Amino acid sequence: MLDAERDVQARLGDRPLDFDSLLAISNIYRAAAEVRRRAEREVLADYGLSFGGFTILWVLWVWDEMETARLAEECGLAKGTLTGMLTTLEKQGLITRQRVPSDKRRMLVDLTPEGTDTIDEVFPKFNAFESAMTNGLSSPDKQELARLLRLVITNANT
Amino acid sequence: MLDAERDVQARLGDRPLDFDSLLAISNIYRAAAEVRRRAEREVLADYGLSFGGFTILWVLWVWDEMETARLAEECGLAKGTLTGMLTTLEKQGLITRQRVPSDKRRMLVDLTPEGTDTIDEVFPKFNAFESAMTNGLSSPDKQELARLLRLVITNANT
DNA sequence: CCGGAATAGTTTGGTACCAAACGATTCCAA
DNA sequence: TTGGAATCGTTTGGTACCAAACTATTCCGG
Repeated sequence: MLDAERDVQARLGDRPLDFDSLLAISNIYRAAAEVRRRAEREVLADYGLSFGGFTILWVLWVWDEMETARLAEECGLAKGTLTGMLTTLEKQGLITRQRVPSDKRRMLVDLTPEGTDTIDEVFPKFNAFESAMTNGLSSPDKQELARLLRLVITNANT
Repeated sequence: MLDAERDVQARLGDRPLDFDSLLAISNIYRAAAEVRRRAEREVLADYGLSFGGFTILWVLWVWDEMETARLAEECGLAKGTLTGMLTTLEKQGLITRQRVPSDKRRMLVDLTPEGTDTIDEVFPKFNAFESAMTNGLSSPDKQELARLLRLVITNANT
């Protein structure tokens, strides 16, 4: 990796280079993409779920029915994106949408029984997959990884 | 976060739950998405570049001309995806493609002078953005973050 | 009340991204 | 030397994803 650093620094002349930050950030992206691809192929494909679709089901499973706006926030998705994905999940019979009677702008999303069955079955497999992806990391390692990432997330949100 | 853990564990009954791995992996994904979105909005949009497009330019800048297959590997993209993105970058006048004369299956990709100028200008801004995203992390923190992520990447690739 | 501002979700237009199928080229073994 | 296997990039078909514009509803100040 130091080869690359030398090459990059050479291109930059005497402009500064923060290589530690570069490696930290680029590895976040790389890790996310690889993990996502593998999860979709090895765990989620059998259930016709995308990574995002799984996340939606999982959030609903943990927190019960939820309004679209909050669901988008919890899943880290733009609200327009969520609309499309909810339509997909609805077609699959995994979730329902219903207007809030007292405020017809709002929409309440909930799992159907089929949705609950699905996440019931998928989640343990997904969690085992997560364990496999963190093989070689001790429990404190994982906690430290999560902590450092939360700092990055905070920075990205301010 | 412990609320969620209790709720999830309740849903699982006495099935095992690896919450450390769950938090580590889910934060990778969340951090990647937030960082990507912000980079595209605040740094790359001015140059008409996507996150992936920037990565391609950067890899070519550091390693010079490269064949498509290796470029896809370096960028962590499927080769079909790369074809489309190279077409975009080619239209923007930032890269060129030429067949390898000795093996007409292969394609050599390189930066144009405009591409070089662009990445020359964008990279320092991007690196400053990376620094900002790792604000609050010490240098050893960043190195530790990169190390832990590399372990995850290795797991995802085996 | 009533009309403009705020808010919730959807639509629109566009790129990015993947896996799998496909052509073109090269390699190799009989 | 020749025909099948391997390899490279592209095409295809489909979802995910974003930002911005739009629609419907609610809220609020006069």
